[in-house]
Amino acid sequence: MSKCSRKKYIKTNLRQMTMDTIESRQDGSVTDSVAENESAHMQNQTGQNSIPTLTQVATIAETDESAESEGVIDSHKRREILSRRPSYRKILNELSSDVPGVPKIEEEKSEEEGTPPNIATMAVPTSIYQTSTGQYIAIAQGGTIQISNPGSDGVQGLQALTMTNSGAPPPGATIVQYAAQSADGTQQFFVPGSQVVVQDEETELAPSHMAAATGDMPTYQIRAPTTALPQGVVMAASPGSLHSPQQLAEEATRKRELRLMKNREAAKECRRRKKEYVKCLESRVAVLEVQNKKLIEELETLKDICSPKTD
DNA sequence: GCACCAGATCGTCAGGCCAC
DNA sequence: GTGGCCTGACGATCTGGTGC
Repeated sequence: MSKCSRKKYIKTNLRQMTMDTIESRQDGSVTDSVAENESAHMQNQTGQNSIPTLTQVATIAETDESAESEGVIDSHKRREILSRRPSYRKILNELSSDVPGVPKIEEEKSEEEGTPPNIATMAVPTSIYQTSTGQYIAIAQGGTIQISNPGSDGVQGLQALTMTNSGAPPPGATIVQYAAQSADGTQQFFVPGSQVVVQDEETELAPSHMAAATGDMPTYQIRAPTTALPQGVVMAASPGSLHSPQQLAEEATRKRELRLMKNREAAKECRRRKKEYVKCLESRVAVLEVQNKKLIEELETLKDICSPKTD
């Protein structure tokens, strides 16, 4: 292990120990009566989750120290112990369900959640384009596309469809899913980059350009406005149409990109939750310390009152 | 200004957990 | 059993502080 990585390894463990120490303080290291109630409660909460005890953490720390001297790390054992920690969201939410004042970590909400499907998203469109048929297209935040018919008074003329660029398509390709079925043939609308999206006939689909499998949907091509040649293909192909090794490789790459992207987001979210969790524990420690101090003072006062003065 | 360091942040991998 | 999610670990990179 390099100097830098070893340093970070130790640092990481120190942080882990700090966190676990805070938990352990809440678990049972405080000794006054109220704190004992607290600790009993916390043991109920955390004990069943098999969070490593202070002893375990100390053992880990000792292991780390010896490993530092010998260059041998029992990482598997350490990982085994630490990996039993449940998610921060779960821990904090379990805490908050029984302890008032402990904030909950919110479940992930989609951006569209809780907003009226048409009106709210229309209020702050990111981009507005006009189609060749005179319809207006608003690309709202979150990728929702809304189509407004000319002459319609706003909301009533809107159709919603979803733009799925998030699926890590091959470079250069843009995927558009148009959920609404158009009554007649070709529809066009403009997209950024001075291109035109043209509704394609099913038989014209070039399989080598397939980038996504999204079921039975109308397919579209992006074309430069001045030419009839496809510049890049926007499509929604039916599943199971990937055959050649190249397509399989592309599909595998796409899946990998998607997985990495999801994991990237998950890691971000996890770190955010961890911060929130640590913050919550720190504030809780502060509250308990104040509480403890007050109780000690109260105890001293009562002692003074009850004990006979020996003058 | 430059080099160095420490801390923070990020992306990725690996492995556990859990719902299905 | 499997796929998806969560999270620790690791390496890379960024950033701010400090000494020269």
